[in-house]
Amino acid sequence: MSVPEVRSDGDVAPELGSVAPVADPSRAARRPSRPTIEDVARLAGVSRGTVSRALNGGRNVRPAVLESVNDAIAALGYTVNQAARNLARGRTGSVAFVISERQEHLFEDPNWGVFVKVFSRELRPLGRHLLVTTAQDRSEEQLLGDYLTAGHVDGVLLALPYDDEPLLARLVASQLPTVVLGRPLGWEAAFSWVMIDEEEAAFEIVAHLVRSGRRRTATVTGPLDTSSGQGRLAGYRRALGMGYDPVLVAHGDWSMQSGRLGAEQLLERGAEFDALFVGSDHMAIGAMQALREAGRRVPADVAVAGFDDSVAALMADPPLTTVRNPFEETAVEAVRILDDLMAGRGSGRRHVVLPTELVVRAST
Amino acid sequence: MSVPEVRSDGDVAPELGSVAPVADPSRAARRPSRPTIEDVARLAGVSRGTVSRALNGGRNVRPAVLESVNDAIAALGYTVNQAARNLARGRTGSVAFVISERQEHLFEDPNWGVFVKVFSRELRPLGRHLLVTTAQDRSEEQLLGDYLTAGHVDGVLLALPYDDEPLLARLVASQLPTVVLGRPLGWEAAFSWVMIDEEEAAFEIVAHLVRSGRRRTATVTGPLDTSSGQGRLAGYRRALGMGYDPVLVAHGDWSMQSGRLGAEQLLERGAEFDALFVGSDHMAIGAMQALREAGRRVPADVAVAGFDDSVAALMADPPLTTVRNPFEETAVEAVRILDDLMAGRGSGRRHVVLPTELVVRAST
DNA sequence: TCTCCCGTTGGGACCGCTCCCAACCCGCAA
DNA sequence: TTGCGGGTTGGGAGCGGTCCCAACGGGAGA
Repeated sequence: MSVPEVRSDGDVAPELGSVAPVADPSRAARRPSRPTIEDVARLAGVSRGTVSRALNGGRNVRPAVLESVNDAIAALGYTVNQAARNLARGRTGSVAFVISERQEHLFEDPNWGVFVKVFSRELRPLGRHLLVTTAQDRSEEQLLGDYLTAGHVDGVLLALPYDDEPLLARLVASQLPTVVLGRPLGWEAAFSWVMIDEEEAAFEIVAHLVRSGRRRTATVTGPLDTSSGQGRLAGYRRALGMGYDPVLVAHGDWSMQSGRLGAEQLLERGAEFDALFVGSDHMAIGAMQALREAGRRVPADVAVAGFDDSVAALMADPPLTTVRNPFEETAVEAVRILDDLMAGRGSGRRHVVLPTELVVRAST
Repeated sequence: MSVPEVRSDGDVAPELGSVAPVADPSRAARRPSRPTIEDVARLAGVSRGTVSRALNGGRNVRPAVLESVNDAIAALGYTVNQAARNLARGRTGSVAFVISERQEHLFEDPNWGVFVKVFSRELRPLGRHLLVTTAQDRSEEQLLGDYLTAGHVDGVLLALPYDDEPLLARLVASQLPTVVLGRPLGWEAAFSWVMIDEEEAAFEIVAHLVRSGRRRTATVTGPLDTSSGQGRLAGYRRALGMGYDPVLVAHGDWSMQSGRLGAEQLLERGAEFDALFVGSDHMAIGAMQALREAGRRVPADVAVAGFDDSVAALMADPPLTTVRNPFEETAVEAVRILDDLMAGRGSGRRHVVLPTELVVRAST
C-alpha cells in the first residue's frame, strides 16, 4: 500500500557519542514494573482491601487511614492497572464510537472529529477508553455487530444511523447500553438518543429567508432515510406553508458534490427561486459552485443558507448563513447518558433535544 | 454546559404494550457471561494451555487438535477477553494518539480525522485500542505526560509536535514506544517517525508555478517551529534560488484566518507577486479571500497553490492546485512501526519518508 | 533393545484488582 | 458488666488469560 521512498533503520541513538548506549537485556523490553496495590498497602500499613476501598470512593475507611493511603499512593506514584480492574469488575473498560456510514466522503466532515475529541475527553475521567469503529458497508457492519455484541465493549455511541440499520436490531437484542447521536428513525422508543430539533431549526432558517424578502425558496435536502434529512425538509415545508412546491425540491447525500448536483437539477428543470436552503454546509458550498457557474450571484440573485455551522461555512464565499449544530454539547450529553446506562442508574431510555441557533452571514 | 430543552426519562419501552417488560433483577445489569477459555477446553477435550496455544499462532499443537479447538471456539462463539489477556501479558492493550496542539482550530482540519480512522482500523487486528488524547496547553500537556508515562498505554502515536515539546523529552526518558507523525525537529535521532519530504514537495509545486510563467511567487508559510512549516519554506526558497526575496514571505499558523492575514500583509507591504504558494489548503482559502477582497483575480492576476490536498482544496473557488499529502499511508506505516517497536522487533529507530504528488487544478 | 531428544500436552502459579465474608473494635443501652 | 450493632479492617476467592515446567510418547541413533 505505501511505498517508502527512503527507509533507514538507524542504530540505537548513535548521537549519544561517547556515552555507552544502554544494552537492553530483555528482548521485548518490558517497562520497569509499576507499583501495585499491594505495595501501597504495605507502605500505608493496611491491607489490600482497604486500599481498594480508598481508591473507590473511600467509603467505610477512617479519614486518618484514607490519608495515609493517599500519601502512600502519592509517594509511590501508583496508578491503578485498568486491565486488572476491568477483569475483576467484569467489564471491558471501553466504549465504541460507531460510525455506520456507507459513504467514505462523510469522513471529510470535520464534525465527527469533534465527537471523537469530546468523547475521549469525557470518557477518560470515567476510566474508559474510546474505541473508534467504522463500517463502510453491510458486510463490515455484520462484523462490527459481531464484535460489539461479543462483549468487547461496555457501551456504544452510535452516529448517524440510517433507518434500515440492521445494526440497531442487534444492539437492541444484545441489551448493550447504547446512545444514538441523532434520532433513530423507527427505533425512537428502543434507544436513548441526543438530538436537535431539526425541523424547528430548518423552519427558523427558512423563515429568516422569507422574512428577508425572498419570494421563492428552493431546497436541496439531505438523504431522506436519515432523521436529519427528513426533519430539515419538514421544517422547510412548514415554513413555506401553502407556498410549498415539489419542483423546488432536490435531494443530496450530504456530500459537497451532491449539493452541486442538486442545484444543477433545480436549474435544469427550470425552477425559479431567489433563495436556496441546503441541508448542510458542505452541500451548500457545492450548490453555490453550481449557481455561480450558471451565472447566478449569491446573495444578489439567490440567497443561500446551509446547516451545521461547520468550518466550511466560513470558507464559503460569501460566508454562509447557517444553523449552529451543538456538536460538542451533544457529545457531552451522550457520554453522560451512556455512563448512567452502563452503571445501571436511572430507568429506561433517555431522550434529549438540544437547542440550536440561527447564524446570519453574508450569503443571505 | 449543555441545557437540554426537553428531557423525558421515559419508562422502559412502554411501546411494548401488553408484553410485560422484563424486570431486571441485577442492579448493574451484567451481561450474560461469555464463554471462557475453560469452556472451550472442556468442549474440545483438551487443556486450557492447549487452547491458549491454539489461540496464539497454534505453534506446537497437532493439526487435528488445533482443528477441534477451532471447532469448539466456533461452536461457543468464544472471543478472547482482552482484559484478562492484557493482565496476564502485562500490557495495557491500548495505544494513545496524542494530538499536542495548542490551537483549537487545528481540530477543524479533517486530516487528523483520517488518522483516527486509519489508526483504529489498523490497530484492531493487533488487539489494541486507540485512545485519543489531546493537550491544549502546557498544563494539560503535563497531565498528559503523567498519564502516558504512568503505564496506561503500550505505545504512542504523536501528531504534529512543536520543536519545543517538553513532552518529547519525557517520552524519550520513559522509553515508551513512540512514533511521530512528521519530523520531530531537534529530536530526529531519538524517535521513529513517518513523514513526507516537505521540502521536495514544496520545491515541486513552486517550480510548477515558475514553469507556468509566473515571475514573482510569494508565500504564506506555516508556523516555523514545525518541521512542516520549515520544510515547505525551504522548498519554496530553493525553487526560487536567486529570486528569493524576504518581502514576499509572510507567516501563518495553519488556520484559514491566518492565511487571510498573511495575504493581507503581503498586499499591505506593497509586495508585487503574480503567484502565491500557501503552506496549507486551509490557509490558501483564507488567502484567496483576502486577494479577492483586494480585487485580485485567481488565477488571472495571482496563481494560488496550497498544500495537503484536503477536502478544502475542492471547496475553494477555483479549486486549488496543491500537493497530495499521503495521510492514510502515513498512518498505516506509523502503526506498523509502532507494532514492531512494542513487540521489541527490529532494532533502533525507524525513519520513513513517503512520496507526495503534485495535483494541478484551476487555481494556477 | 535402550537411550536421547524433541514435539505435545496438562496444569500450577501467577498478573493486579474487586468483592465479600468473617473478625474486630468500640460505644451505647440494658 | 454484658450484649448488641454498626463502622472498619483483613484476607481468601475469584476474574480469564499467559507462561513455564514437568510429564508423556514415540522415532532416531547407538
